[in-house]
Amino acid sequence: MATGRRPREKPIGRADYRRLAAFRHALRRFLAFSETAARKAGITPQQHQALLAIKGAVRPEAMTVGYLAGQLLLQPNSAVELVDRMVRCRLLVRTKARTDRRRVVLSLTAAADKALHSLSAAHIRELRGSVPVVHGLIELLKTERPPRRPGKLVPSRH
Amino acid sequence: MATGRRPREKPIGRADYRRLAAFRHALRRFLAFSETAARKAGITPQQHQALLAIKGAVRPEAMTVGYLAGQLLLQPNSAVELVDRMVRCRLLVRTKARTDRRRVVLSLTAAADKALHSLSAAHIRELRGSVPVVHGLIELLKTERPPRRPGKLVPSRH
DNA sequence: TGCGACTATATCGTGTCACGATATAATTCA
DNA sequence: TGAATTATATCGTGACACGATATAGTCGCA
Repeated sequence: MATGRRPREKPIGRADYRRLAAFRHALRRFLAFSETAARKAGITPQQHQALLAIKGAVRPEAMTVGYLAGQLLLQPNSAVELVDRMVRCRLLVRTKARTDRRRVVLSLTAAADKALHSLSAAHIRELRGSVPVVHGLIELLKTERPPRRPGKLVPSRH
Repeated sequence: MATGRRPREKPIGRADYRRLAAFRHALRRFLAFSETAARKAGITPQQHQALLAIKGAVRPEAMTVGYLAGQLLLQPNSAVELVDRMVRCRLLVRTKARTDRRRVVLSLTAAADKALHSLSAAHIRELRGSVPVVHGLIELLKTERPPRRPGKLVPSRH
């Protein structure tokens, strides 16, 4: 009978490294596609992420700077700066919340809405083309048992 | 009979935006996990990517700066700078190739190998925990037919 | 009602990193 | 051999997220 507990030592072979590397490469490809698409639409990738996070929120009409920071895994001050740039580019409108006037509610301009719509269509097409990659990832995951759960979040650079 | 050709107009509803946003959020979570793990191991995320790209290459012993740039979707000069930093941190060793002395062959130091091993184990665990997310992505992809293939690569910031 | 603790957003200076333009070294081939 | 090509390296620039900190608004409670 196997002792079972604490896999402690998990041998990682060439094939494992290869699969991990291939997965990361696929991720980079997708992110590069997304970045190129966003820039073609005249916005930065971060701005695209922000637009999507707002439009795709459960209550987009209640999106604040702080909540956006949480969605994008940014520090609040970084989200402020991102919103600054987006307001400057006429992508977002800031509105003071009525009930709590510390809060600023964000909403997309018509131009931003249009850009996001076209970007989203392109991304859905791209993702459909990535189905084989996703299956490859599942292959990677299938190589052993599935025992664990995720860890923490929000990295800090310094 | 439906005219079929050219879906041209593809309506994107709230649910689509929500799913796309959720997918991107999951991606950010994974990348944030990866970044935190790398920094805990004392290296930057880019350095981790580079180590994995080298170790996971089909012929790791033949990895050059230019090939690494291709794998990481970086410009060659950016790859040089990344390698500079990694050599400075004792993660990589540069070796002039014998046959073509323009080329520089890269190899991991023992310390880098150890760090990558532990990081890879952590990433495999994390990915196993992400199986539900992957299934969510597949749900997103299933909402319509799968007709297309990917586009171009390597974005330029300017 | 007034004050202190708390929260949301904003400001500022800093560091990292990828980039474009360009330079140098090594190879190939006419 | 010398011109064209390829691989790597150097340098100055710009974008962006960060930490530290400041300001505005809200809430609890005496």
